[in-house]
Amino acid sequence: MSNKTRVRFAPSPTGPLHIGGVRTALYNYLFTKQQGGDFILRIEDTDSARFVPGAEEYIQEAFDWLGLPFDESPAKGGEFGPYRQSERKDIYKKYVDELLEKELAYIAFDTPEELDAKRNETANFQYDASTRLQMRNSLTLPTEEVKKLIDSGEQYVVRIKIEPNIDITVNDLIRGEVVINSSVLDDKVIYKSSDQLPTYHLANVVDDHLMQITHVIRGEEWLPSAPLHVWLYRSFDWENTMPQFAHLPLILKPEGNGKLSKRDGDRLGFPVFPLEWRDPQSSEISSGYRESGYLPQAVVNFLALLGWNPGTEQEIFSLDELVQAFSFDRCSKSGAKFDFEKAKWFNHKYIQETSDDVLAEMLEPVLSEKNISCEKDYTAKVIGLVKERVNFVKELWDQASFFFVAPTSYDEKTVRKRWKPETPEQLSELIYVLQSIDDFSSENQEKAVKQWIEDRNYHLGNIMNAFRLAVVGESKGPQMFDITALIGKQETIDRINRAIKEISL
RNA sequence: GGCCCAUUCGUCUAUCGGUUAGGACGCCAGAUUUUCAUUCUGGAAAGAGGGGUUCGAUUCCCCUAUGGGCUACCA
Repeated sequence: MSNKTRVRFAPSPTGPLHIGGVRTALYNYLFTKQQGGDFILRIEDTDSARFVPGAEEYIQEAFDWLGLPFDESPAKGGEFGPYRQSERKDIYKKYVDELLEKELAYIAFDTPEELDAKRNETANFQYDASTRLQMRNSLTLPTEEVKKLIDSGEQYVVRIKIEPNIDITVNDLIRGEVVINSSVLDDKVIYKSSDQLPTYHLANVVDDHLMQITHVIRGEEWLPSAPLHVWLYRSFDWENTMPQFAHLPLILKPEGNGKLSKRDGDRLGFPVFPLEWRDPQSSEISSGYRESGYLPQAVVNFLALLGWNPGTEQEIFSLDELVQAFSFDRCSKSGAKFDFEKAKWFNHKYIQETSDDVLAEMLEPVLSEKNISCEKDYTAKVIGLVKERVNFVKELWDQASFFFVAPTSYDEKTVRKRWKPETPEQLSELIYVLQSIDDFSSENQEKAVKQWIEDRNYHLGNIMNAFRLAVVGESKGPQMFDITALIGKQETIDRINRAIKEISL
C-alpha cells in the first residue's frame, strides 16, 4: 500500500450542498494538495428514502464553479470505484458477513414499533450489552429460529456488538485525544435487510479502508460516532491502517443559536448554498453565491478563514497560497458564526483584483436582459470607472446604468439642492464650451471647463453638480469628465439640453 | 436526561506564563473629493464566573455557567 495522502469528501445527495459542507471539502482539498495527495468525491447514498434527484449533479457543478477539482469521483471515475455507495452493495454484504461470522455483530428482528415501545417504557433505553439479551435477536433466539425467520422473509438488521466498559481513544488532529467509554455506545445498526444496504457507519469505514483514505476530515457532528468507527476498524482488524481523524468546528448561525441551516440564508439575506437550488418537490428556490454575484475565489478565501488562520496578518489568499499555508494546528476548535458583512468585504476585494474584461463578461447577462448591446471594450471601460464602489457584480448596473441609458428622471432632492434659477443659462454656456473642445478627453474637458468657470467667476460646486444631475440624473458616480469622455460629446450635450428643458418645467 | 466538544472586542481571530492583550470586518469621527462611493488616518470595543498551581496567569488544573454537537433501520 502506498502512503500517498488520500482524502474524501463524502456528502449524501439529500439536497444542495450547504456552505459548511463546502468548507469541509475545502479543508480536505487544501490539506491533501499540500501533501501532493488526492481529493476524492464519494456519494453516500445509503439512505434510499432520502435521495433527492439532481443533488449529485449539483455537488459536481458546485465544485467545478469553486475551482476545486476531484481526482476521483462518480463522474470522473478512478481505480477505487464505484464512487456511489448504492453501487457497492455487494462489497458491503461481504464485510457484514465477516463480522457476523466472527460474532462481532448479530442479527436483530426487533421492529421499529417494538423499539419505540421499549424507548417509551424505559428512560434512556439503549440497545447495548445491558439490554440486548432481552431483545429479539440472534443472540437470544435459537439458530434454527433465526434461519427460519430470515427464510420466511422477516425483515432484520445487523447490529455491531459493542463490548462494554472499554475506553476508546480517538486521536484527533484538531482536538487531540478524545476518550470515550464503550458503555455509552449502543449496538448501532450497520446493515438493513429492507434495502440490502449498510448504514453510514459501516459503509464509511469499509469504503475509507478500501479506498485507502489516509485522513478523514469532517464536521464536528461526527465526533460522537468516531469511537464507533474506531471500534469498527478494530473489528475488521484494520486498526494499523486506520485513517487519521480531524473533526472541524461547525459553522453557526450569524444570530441566535445553532448551526447554520438551509433555511437561514434567505431568511437573513445571504446565500447558504454555493449555487442556486430549486427544490424538485416544492419548486422553492434558494439563492446561491454564484447567482448573487460572488466570485468563487472570494468564497474560497472567506471560507478558508472561517475556522482557520495563517498566524500572520495576511487575509487575502489565492488558492495556491492557502494550500501552502494550511495546517490543522491553526484550525480553531470552536464553532464560527457566519459573518455576511465580512464575506461581502472579501468579494469587494476580489472584484478590485479582477480585470475589467472579465467583469464585463460577467455583466453581459445583465445588459442583455435590459436589451443593451454594446462593445465589450466600452463596457470594460465603464467597469474600470465604477468597480471600486461595488461589492457584487450585479451592483455594477446600479452604479453604471447611466453609461448605457440617459436618465429619464432627475432625483428630486438633488434638483432642489443643486438646480438654481441661473442654472439653465449657465449650462447653456457650458454646452458652448464643450462644443468647442475637439479632443473630448477627460483632461481636455476639465481644463476647458475649469477655465470657463474661472473666467466667469462661477461657483465650481454649483456648476459641476448641476452638470452631473443633467448627465447622470442624480448625485452619484465617478469623476464627471471621465463619464462625459466615455459617453461622448454629442450624448453629453443632448443630455444637458434635455435636462434644461425638463427640469425647468 | 446521558455522553462529547468548546468559551479573548458585536463578529472572525492572534497570544503557545510576564504584552499598553495585536489584526480584520462592522461601527463612530476626521482627512481627501465637483456628487455618491472608494481610499487614508484616528477612535470606542474583549480574556464567562469562582477556586487553585505559580514570584506572576487570558495562557496550566478543577468546579460552575453558557454555547454547540450527538443520542434513528439519516448522513
